Amino acid sequence: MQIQQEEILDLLHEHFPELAEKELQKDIAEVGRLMHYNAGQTIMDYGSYVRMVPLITEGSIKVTREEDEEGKEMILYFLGKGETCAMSFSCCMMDKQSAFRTEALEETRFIGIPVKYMDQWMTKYQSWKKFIMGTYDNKMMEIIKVMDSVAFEGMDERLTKYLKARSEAAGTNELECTHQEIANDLNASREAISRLLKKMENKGLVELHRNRVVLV
DNA sequence: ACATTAAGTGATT
DNA sequence: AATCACTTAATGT
Repeated sequence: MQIQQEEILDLLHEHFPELAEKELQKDIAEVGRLMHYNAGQTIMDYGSYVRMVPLITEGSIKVTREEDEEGKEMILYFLGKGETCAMSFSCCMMDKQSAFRTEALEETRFIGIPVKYMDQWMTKYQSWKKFIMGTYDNKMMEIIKVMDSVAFEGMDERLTKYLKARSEAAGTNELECTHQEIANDLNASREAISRLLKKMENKGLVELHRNRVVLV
């Protein structure tokens, strides 16, 4: 137990320097649980109850919202280390079933904070409140950007933004994913994505391999 | 070597 | 831009 608390403190210092209050750090170390997911694993699914808020320390996560009819999803945003899931707050604060699905894109680790502490920490710790509010603001803007690009932009721009956002979250230019997966995320056909990627490759913007796209 | 799955291509609507 | 029908290429067994 003691060892795990030390580890959490180290992770906090490394990835969440803005959570500077000593007391807060102590609390997190005390109640936080180290979680681990493999690539492709679903962390939270539609309809499940959120019991933890994640502080991501390694890897990246994709957050999608269910869309009408069969299988159509809409990407909301990606999350990487040093971030947390804004949607998980509203879900857990309202004690609502999740309307979102989160999936680990690669091997992912985070510190899980049980939801019951959210409330008290908001009033008790200034840095926690700032952190949560800042996250809200960020992700809200990102969602609006996604909506704009769906409404006003062509597939090519959307693809470019998708790749950029995803690589930013992952902290690497090498994305492990198939054209089919990208197509699903953008609600496009696999062929369309393949062709656009090919064009980008010819322009020297990306490198294509099986199950891998490298941004240049 | 063979089967499976990912990716590329052209034609059609 | 979607869908179809097919080819080509990479990868696992």
